[in-house]
Parts: sequence; structure tokens; C-alpha cells
Amino acid sequence: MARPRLFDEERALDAAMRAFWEKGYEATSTQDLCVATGLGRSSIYNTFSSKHDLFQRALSRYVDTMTASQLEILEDAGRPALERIAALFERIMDQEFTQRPEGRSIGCLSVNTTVESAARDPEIDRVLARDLRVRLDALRATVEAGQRAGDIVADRDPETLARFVNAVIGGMRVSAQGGADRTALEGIAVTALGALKR
Amino acid sequence: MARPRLFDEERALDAAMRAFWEKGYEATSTQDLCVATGLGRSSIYNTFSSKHDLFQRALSRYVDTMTASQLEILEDAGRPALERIAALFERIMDQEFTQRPEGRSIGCLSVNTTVESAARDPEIDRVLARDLRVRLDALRATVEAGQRAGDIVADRDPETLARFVNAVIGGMRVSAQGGADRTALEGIAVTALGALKR
DNA sequence: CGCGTTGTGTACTGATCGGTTCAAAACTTG
DNA sequence: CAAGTTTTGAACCGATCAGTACACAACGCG
Repeated sequence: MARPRLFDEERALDAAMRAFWEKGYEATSTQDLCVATGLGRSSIYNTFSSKHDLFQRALSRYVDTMTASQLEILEDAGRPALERIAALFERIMDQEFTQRPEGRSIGCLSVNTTVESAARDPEIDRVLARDLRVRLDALRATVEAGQRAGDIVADRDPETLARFVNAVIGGMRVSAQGGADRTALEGIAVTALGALKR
Repeated sequence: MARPRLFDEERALDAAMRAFWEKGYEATSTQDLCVATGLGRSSIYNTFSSKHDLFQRALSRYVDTMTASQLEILEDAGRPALERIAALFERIMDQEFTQRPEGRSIGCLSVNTTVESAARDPEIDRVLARDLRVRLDALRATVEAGQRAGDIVADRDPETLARFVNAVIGGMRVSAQGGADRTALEGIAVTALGALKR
């Protein structure tokens, strides 16, 4: 045993996550990460072995917390399934517009990373693919419940509708990054809900 | 007059566009651009004044050709509006899966750039915003025609439905980059069409 | 207090970044 | 062919990149 760290590893991870989220992986330099976390280079490289490793851990943390908060909404068995999906859309919009009141939305780190590096980085892709599966499973289960209960259309299979909802969420996020305001996103959400309703 | 260029400027622009498309702006080095275009650094900097300028011109070229090909489909007055939007989805999917048969989709340069740099680069944002307006206008006009003809739902305003279709396209592109196959995208498209159908 | 261990700051590494300089090559025009 | 203009390749620029070396500071434990 010897000298203890003078920083909280999870706080540092959060700060790094934020930096990657705002600028993307490539555009975030190790210097940026030092400033964002408040750590020196040594501490960063001592704790996380490389920029890539730090990114992977930050991304994993992001998808875990983000997906957990979404599952919480989707698995709330007390409400009708369609209402849960509506609440999910609402949550997405809150994220897009509260986290960064001044200026434009920074979107979703998961979507951003899918676009920036999923195709060229197998390790990152694995993190994203696993998370995508979890989210699709939860969406599918919700859709199935809605179909049984009769508030979601039953003429299309649950996996398809899950993928549809997921794609709409992605589209809303890209739209927000492209400058769409909240009412624009609200319109997209209610239209998508219209495709599920019955 | 003096020594003429030994390369075709548009071909070079296409090659650069391709490079940016595959790797993104930040991850594409000037060296990459030399290899992709087959030009030396001097020729590139003599023709295009900077990496940023080259990117802007490549992106402009991309959105112009891409949007033109989409307008062609949307403005084909001989077909019902809903069918035109279905054909547009079909075109998107063709792009996603033919341009890169082996390996994963590289998505859409417009979406990729919106995600990577629209928020931090005003000049790039202007190019994207102008193109977005053009595409939304064409979608809105198509939706209005469909509403008049009675094949598209009339209980939501055209701008909203245009934004919805645009978001779905973005979502399909992100899904493709995340590994979705053609049948998955087809399911998303038909579900979206279901939301428009009267 | 002092030994052993670990974290931290500073300085440094070679490589690569975007971009420039410049002389020679290549072409048009007279 | 010669004068004048432009393109081209190669060498070069300072800055920054991700990552490392190392001395020293700070702590736990005996």
C-alpha cells in the first residue's frame, strides 16, 4: 500500500465521457482530456492505459447508464406499452434539450460513435452492438406486451417495430444535431407513435 | 495560359469526397487525401486552399448530387405521393447496400457530418442547413400533394410529416452503420409508410 | 520515523499533423 | 524556339499528436 489517488476515478471517467461526447473521439486530444478531467497525463495513462481504452470505458459507462434509464421507463409494467414508448421519446427529448441549454444539441454518444467509428473499430463496435441488442430486446418486449394488451398494432412483428422505434430515436437525435427544435422533435415522436397505435 | 492540369478537378473532388465519407473529416489526413486523389500536396493546396475548403467543396458536391437524385424521385408527378416516398426509401437502401458490398455501410456523408461537426463548424453547418431545407421542402410538397390526392393522412401538417420522413431516413442510415441488414431497414421503411398512409 | 510503494508533474519522445517554399518541369503563346 | 505562366514534386516548417521516462512527492505500514 502506498500513496492513494487524489481523484475519483468515476468522476474522471464522466468528465472524459463528456469531452468525447462533445467533440467526438478523433477531435478530442489527450490534452483536452487532461483539461476536462483536471488530471495530468501521467495520472490518465496510469489509470487508463491509452486514449482508446479510456474512450472504450467512457463509452461503456455511457451506454450502461443511458440504457438503464431507458429500460426503467420501458419496464414500468403499470402503464400501457404505447404510453411507455411515448415516455421514452419524451425522455430522449429532455436529454437533447436540457443537457445543453445554450447552443446546439450534442446528440447521443452512442449514435455519434456508431457514425464516427463503429465500422472501423471492432472493439468499439462490440460495445455498441451489445448495447443495441439490450435496447432492442427491451423495445421488443414492450411491443409484445402492447400487442397482447391491444394498444399496439399486431400486424407487424415485434422485432420490426422495435427496430423502427430505435431508428426513429436515432433520427430524432440526428435531427436535433442538425438544428431541429423541440416542437419539431415532438412532431416526429407523435407521428411515429401513430404508426404503432391501434 | 501555361501548363495545364494533368488531373480532372471533379474526379479529384469525388475521390476526396469518398475519403471523407469513409473516415470522417477529422480522421482523414492530408496524406490520405493525396493517396485517394492521386495528387501531390502542391496540387491539392494549389487547387483547394485548405483541407477544410476541400471538405466543404466535397460536401457541397455530395449534397447537391444526392439531393438532386432524391428530388427526381419525389417530383415524379406521375406516381402517387406515398409511392414516391416509398421509392425514396428504396433509393436510400440501395445506396446503403450497393456502394459497399463487402463490409459495413458507410452511411450518408450528410448525416455523418451533421453528427461529427455541424455544431462546431458554422461554414459546414450552413451547407448542411441549406440542403436540409431543400429536402424538407421537397418532402413537404410531396406530402401536400398526397394529402390533396387522399393517399396520405391529412390530420397532421405537411412540415411535421416531412420532418418525420427525414428523421426516419437518418435513423435508417444510422441503423445501417450499426450493422442492420436490408430486411431490417425494409421493416423500418414499411412501418414509417404505415404512419403516412391514409 | 523510515522503508517501500504508488501517484503525480515535468520534460521529453518520434511520428504525424496541416500547410508552405521553391526550383524544376511542362505547357501556351508569340 | 524563346518568353512567360502555371503545375508539380520534394524537401521542409512549426505545431501538435499519443505516449513515455523519470525524479520526486505523498502516503501506508512497520
